[in-house]
Amino acid sequence: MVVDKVAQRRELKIASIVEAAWGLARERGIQLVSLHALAKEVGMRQPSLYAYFDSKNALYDAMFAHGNRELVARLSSLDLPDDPRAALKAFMQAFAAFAVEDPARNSLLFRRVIPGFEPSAESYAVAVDALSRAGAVMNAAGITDPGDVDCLVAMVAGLIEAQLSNEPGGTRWTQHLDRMVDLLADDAHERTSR
Amino acid sequence: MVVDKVAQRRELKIASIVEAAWGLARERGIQLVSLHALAKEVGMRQPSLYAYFDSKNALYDAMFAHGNRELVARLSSLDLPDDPRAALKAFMQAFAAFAVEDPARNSLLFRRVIPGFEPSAESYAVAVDALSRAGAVMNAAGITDPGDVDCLVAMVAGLIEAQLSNEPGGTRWTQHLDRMVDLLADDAHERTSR
DNA sequence: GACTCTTGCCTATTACTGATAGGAATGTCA
DNA sequence: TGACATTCCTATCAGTAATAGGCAAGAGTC
Repeated sequence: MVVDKVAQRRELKIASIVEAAWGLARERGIQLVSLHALAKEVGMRQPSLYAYFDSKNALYDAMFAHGNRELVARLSSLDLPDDPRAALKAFMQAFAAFAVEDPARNSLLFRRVIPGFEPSAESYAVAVDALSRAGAVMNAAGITDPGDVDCLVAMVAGLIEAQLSNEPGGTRWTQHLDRMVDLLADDAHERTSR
Repeated sequence: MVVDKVAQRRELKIASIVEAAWGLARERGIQLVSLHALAKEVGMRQPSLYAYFDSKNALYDAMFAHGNRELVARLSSLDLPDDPRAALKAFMQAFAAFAVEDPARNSLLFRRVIPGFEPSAESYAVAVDALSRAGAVMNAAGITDPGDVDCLVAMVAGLIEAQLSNEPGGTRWTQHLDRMVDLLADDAHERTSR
């Protein structure tokens, strides 16, 4: 493993480029990240970036994976309450807060705004990891029917979308989240106990 | 009004260009509509389009208004049942069907995928017209609290998003829509009657 | 220490994007 | 017929992602 010294330096370089790319994305929007601006940011010329990424979509893929690793880390570090319903609420609040706090990241991870971009299998696996955690918390709270899961996911996604497109300081979306969890969990409980 | 003959011909030309632009958008996605391809489609060179639209965003604005007029027409032509709850369900079903049947149109009208594009005041007014109809139907069904309205809108938007990003033939999203209307309307009724 | 040889970055160039400048032709109206 | 506005053109520019090919610095081997 002596050869890895050069490989490791390369990995660090790639990480710093992805970091700079996220900085640009936060400044000007994820769609407006240009390789020229990114190269300037990291002290290179635009074509030199192709030594690290085969295409612009490959850069987006690295950013996608990076963002999803952040999400997994955030969800893993949660200290959820014992009550399953309360845990689900806290989990969804954390998820929504993660999405709302960085619109550029939200666009790349959860909306499909880059025309040709499809995450690679490896990057997609990281995203699936995050989503499976959400599934576990929902199941624990009694939301097991696939239709119910879909509904709750749609509800949360819709609220996040609304929060991001509305003027700041709008409706109390954190309360809405809790209400939606209650509505669906109550309904699911009622249906299964009958 | 004799001078209008030329103006009317111009309006027809603009309409045909917008029509062709929507055709391209359906083929390759709303973000990938290029003025060069559009000009070729209508038998012009790319710079000639600037005789009709000041910028590409002006073209998007005309497309936005056109799409919203389609939406208003669709919603106006609905023959809703008398029962307010059933009417709300039918209305939401029609709205969702409109959104799902044309992903490109959905992207321009309801998602924000064109970086610099903000609809003009006139075009926005058409969109507000459509949304106000939705508000009226919701109010009639007993969903009057602004928070409830926001929640229902978020639910429907989330389901549309899920339907569009999922593999075709997935979950029964039309049933989900009815269930969400019931859930929220029942809850609203329960709260106001107590 | 001199030899390859890979890696990292460069300049130059291509095709395509939206946008502007300016000219030629067409048709309208006084 | 003459003035004018409309319509479309060619030519051009700056910015985008992407490719080709070259140059130099560092690593490993003899």
